[in-house]
Amino acid sequence: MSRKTPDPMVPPVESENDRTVLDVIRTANGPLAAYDILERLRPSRPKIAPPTVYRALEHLIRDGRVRRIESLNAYLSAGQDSAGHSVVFAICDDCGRVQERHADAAVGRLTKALSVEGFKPTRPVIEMHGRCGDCDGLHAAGGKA
Amino acid sequence: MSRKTPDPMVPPVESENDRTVLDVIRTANGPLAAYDILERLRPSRPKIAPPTVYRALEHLIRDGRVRRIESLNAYLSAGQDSAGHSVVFAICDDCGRVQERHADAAVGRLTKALSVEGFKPTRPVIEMHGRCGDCDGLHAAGGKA
DNA sequence: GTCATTTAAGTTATGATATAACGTAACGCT
DNA sequence: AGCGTTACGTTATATCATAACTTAAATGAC
Repeated sequence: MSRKTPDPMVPPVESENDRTVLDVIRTANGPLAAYDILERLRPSRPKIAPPTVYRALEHLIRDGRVRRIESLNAYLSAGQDSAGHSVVFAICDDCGRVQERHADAAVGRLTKALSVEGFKPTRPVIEMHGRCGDCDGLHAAGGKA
Repeated sequence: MSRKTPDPMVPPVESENDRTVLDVIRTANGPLAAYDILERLRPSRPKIAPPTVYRALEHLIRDGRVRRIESLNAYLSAGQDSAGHSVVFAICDDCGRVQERHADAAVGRLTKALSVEGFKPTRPVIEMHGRCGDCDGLHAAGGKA
């Protein structure tokens, strides 16, 4: 009853749901927890439930449009040139900002090193916590030296 | 009343609690979730509660005796020669076994690469999912090629 | 000794993250 | 139409983690 009639000439490659969730993630300034996404969708969709969000995240991650940050249990829009690359996240534990960088070389070496023992790598998780330049500049005197 | 009288010549560097939790983790064949640890302690300590386990884990991780695997939300006894090193976990998604390996070189390079942007790395999270040699040997025909 | 301070542990409750299970709707196929 | 597939809504619950308060032990000052 609430299902939208699709345009027969333009089969959707992703659902309304997925697009809405992706919009929320892209609009955010940083990583969002799944329930943050849920909250931001509630105004327009009061009855939305967790599985709806988690399913969208599953699709978006599978398609490389969103990344999950394991050590934050949070989700971030994939970078512009992120597709097909392994990445490392530089996570500022002070302000919460996250930078995504390519890490193909690092992952390549790890993959090679682990492969000699018969292990077959499939999914790297490469994250670095620390302090971003801004925060380190502001707080270095008090917090560190 | 239930407090143990300490031997004055042997001041405990870690609490009874911490030792018990560490024993459980060492006895396990693989990574344990916090509530797995809780369950294994219940027979001997029916009233134990989550914060007790989490506090022990905090101490044990701080002291380098236990490692947390972020992408599994689970805890593993630190390897023999693990102290002071960065490590990578090779996680078999088929059988659940985890191998710890040194990753100082990889972390060194990542640290250097991220540092040039002003970021100050403090805590690497390096994990690799995949399939261990045993599982890959057993299932390669059916599951992969 | 005893009082004050600090640190750790017990205890209760709840917060935060994630998924199982079941039902229904849409769609493509024959 | 009947079937298989996929997605989504809905309810409920599983799983992971910590806040807040209480109790108790250890230490140091006097």
